Amino acid sequence: MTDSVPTPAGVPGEPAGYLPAAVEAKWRARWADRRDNVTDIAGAKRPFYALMMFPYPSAEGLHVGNLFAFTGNDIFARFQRLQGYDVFEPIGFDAFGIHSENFALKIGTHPMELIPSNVANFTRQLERAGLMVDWTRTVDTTQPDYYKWTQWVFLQLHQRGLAYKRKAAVNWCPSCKTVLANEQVEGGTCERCGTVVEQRFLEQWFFRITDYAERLLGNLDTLDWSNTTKTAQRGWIGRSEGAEIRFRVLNAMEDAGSAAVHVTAEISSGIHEIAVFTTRPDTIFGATYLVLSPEHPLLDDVTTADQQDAVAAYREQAGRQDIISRKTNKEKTGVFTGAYARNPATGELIPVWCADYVLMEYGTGAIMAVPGHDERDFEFATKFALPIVRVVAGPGQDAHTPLHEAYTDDADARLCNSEHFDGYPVDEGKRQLTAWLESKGHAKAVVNFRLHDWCISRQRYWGPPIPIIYCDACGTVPVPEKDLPVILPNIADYRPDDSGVSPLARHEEWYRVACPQCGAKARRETDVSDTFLDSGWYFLRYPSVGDDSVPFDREITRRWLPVDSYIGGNEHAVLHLLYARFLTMVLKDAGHVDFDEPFTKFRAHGLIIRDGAKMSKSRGNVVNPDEYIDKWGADTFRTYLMFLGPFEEGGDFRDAGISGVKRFLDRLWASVHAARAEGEPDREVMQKLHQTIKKVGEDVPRLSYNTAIAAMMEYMNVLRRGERAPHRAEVEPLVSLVSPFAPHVAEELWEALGHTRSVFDSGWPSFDAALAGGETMTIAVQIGGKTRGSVVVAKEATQEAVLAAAMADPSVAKFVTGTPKKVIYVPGRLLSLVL
RNA sequence: GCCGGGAUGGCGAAACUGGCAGACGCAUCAGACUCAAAAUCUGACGGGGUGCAAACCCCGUGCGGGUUCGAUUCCCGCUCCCGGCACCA
Repeated sequence: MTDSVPTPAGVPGEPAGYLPAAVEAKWRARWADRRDNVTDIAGAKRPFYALMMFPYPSAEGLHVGNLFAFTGNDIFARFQRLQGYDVFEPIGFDAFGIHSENFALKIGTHPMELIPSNVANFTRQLERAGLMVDWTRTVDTTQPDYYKWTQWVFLQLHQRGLAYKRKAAVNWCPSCKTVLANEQVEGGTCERCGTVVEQRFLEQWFFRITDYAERLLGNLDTLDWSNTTKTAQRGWIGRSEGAEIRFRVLNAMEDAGSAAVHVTAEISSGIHEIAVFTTRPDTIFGATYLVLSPEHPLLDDVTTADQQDAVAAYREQAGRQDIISRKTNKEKTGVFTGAYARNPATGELIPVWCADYVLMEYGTGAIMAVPGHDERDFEFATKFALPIVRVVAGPGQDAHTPLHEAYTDDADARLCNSEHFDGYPVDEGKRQLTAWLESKGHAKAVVNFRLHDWCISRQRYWGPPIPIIYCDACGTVPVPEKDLPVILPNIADYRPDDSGVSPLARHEEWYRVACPQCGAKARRETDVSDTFLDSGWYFLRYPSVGDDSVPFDREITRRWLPVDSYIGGNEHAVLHLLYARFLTMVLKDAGHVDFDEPFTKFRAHGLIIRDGAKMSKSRGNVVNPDEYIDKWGADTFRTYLMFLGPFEEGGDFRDAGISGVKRFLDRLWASVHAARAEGEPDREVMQKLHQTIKKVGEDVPRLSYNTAIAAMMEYMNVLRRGERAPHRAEVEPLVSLVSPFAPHVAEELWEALGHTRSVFDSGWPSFDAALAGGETMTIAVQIGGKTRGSVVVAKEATQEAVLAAAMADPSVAKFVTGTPKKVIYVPGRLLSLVL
């Protein structure tokens, strides 16, 4: 890899030359000595909280993707400081989790040894990148002084009834003997060993995020976030309006008149009702069968004796499959339960089936199948020869138009085969039918969310123990706040085993504990919590780091939060950002903070790719930032990363482009050293300077860093045209403009210009709007829509004057054959003549 | 399948609300400086054509239509690439 890093041109060693390594070392030391980047948290007058998503400190070291994101945040943070804000730019480490644990297992180093050395390496790499980070307030989620408060957050939820335990399915790899997260299962097999993954049911802790679904959705409208992120969250929350309809499962009395149906003694012994959720109550007349999920609690109760074996076998087979492949497998399977239910609209008896295409986690775990108007139901009905009835007709169709596939287009469609509801448009039909069924006591209008409660249990070692104690007498007892933190013990055998419980469960000396309520022998919860809980509140901790008496200080939090600007990857668009919002809402309801939303503004950065592909070790296209910083300097590397493409879209990392950025900084260096103080600055150059100040000042807050850099380069070309010696007044403001991008060299040049204060405490240059605007304007001239020339006119020229000037231009006039039919004038831009 | 994002020179990319397409940078070519090279500076640089030349003309923003005096930008219909979700009733 080392050989592939291009080397800067030029001869280092010339006395006046720019030597990044020396400059950068000098300024890093100076910043540390002067405590330039330590924010006055208590005394700040204009606080500005510039947050970036904290990294997971991998053993491989800092990734360019991390650096790209951090640099983007740092530039905006430094820019805000130049605008006079007291900027707080903290960083920390999200070091718990299965990722670290698996890596530790692989190389045979205990995570408690591994993580501190990774953190040290990351810190070294981050420091040399020249970030304006306040190193006095970092956070490490694996340290007891941090996770003490993560456990406190858990207790807050527990107190409010928002944490509960229930059995739930997890992916289990029988070879790795571990629970896998959904993203670790690829096509039904374990991503690491390829073994087929199974489903296991384990007791797990959940947070009731679904209680907050409506609020999480509604608040989105008020947030200044990247639209892609808001859209992703809306989709994830997945609100849908519909109806819950109850179907009565046939009993003996009702069945008496229905000779075609064979009814067993078992089913006639009780009356069951199956509730289904549907967004299409208008299609109830087309509901020709019901489907229960294999996990549905009423499945056994409704199944007839002669179908018990078949249903049991089917359920077992469905359960054996892992969660992912069950969802991915498109081929429909199912089994008849033997039972029938009455369609409350038609009064007809319809069969009740069991199939795994119905998921227990959504709605009621049961559906009414309308094969005429749902693709999945159509496929199933076709396969099992169930009746298909048309109840919606589109334009040009009627009740008898045959259905060759499910008809799902609602627009301009009307109900049919639905008795007196025939003719209603779909929307109206939904309302009417829901009201009708409601009046008969069969249904109610409901809102459903696809968002599920948040499972926070991990049957692993490397995480904060969940602060719960089980006592035979008192039941589930939360660890009292005064006993926090529940320390994660340093154990040698942290490898997961076949039991499906956390390795901590093998350590009696740890889990045996006295009940905090009655003092009797009790045992600790051995699950640890999800890393998303660690990262769900870290932004609250940063400003209060150092105060170990509270998770976050009230006054400080009031002053610094919510976060003014948050930058991070869109891979966390849903989970992390949603969980952080949820926890903030809970903490607000608990009276700990006084805002609902933690991040006022969020921008997702793009992805850095290389040679058109995502960087990965297997492709061998990973960029090691250290090598580039060694060769080119941090300033060049930072600026180059920002120059390769739009920050919010990312870009293609190519070695070739970096020399252009270095050349720009070399020219800046040379310009400062060549600057003269005597004489007057050039008017044209000054005009370009003011235009550049304006442009950079507009581009940076929009995170349009690539165009800001291009504008500065453009100014450089004007400034040094023909090797002219620049005037000091032409150069000095440029140093300020460059400083957020290339902070070390800017400081060095600022000092060379005779300043003793940091460039970052010297303010942002202002521009003269009149000068930037200029006295003349160039108007493009079009004849019949084609550009035929341009004229330069005075700023205040009227349409007539512009037209006259255009006609006076021979290159324009030769196309004008008569009097133009129409003249379009866009002031300041263009004149268009239609002949 | 669904939801996002995208496609512009040899390459990375600009173009703010529909108004001179290709700013800026890389690569390439030519020139200056040099014994020479590097560095630096200057110029050319989407394709095709007319002209000795200064100049000028035509085509061109993934593909096919449309709206408009004017479309990279708006509308309709596609193709391909990237990211996310994935039987959510």
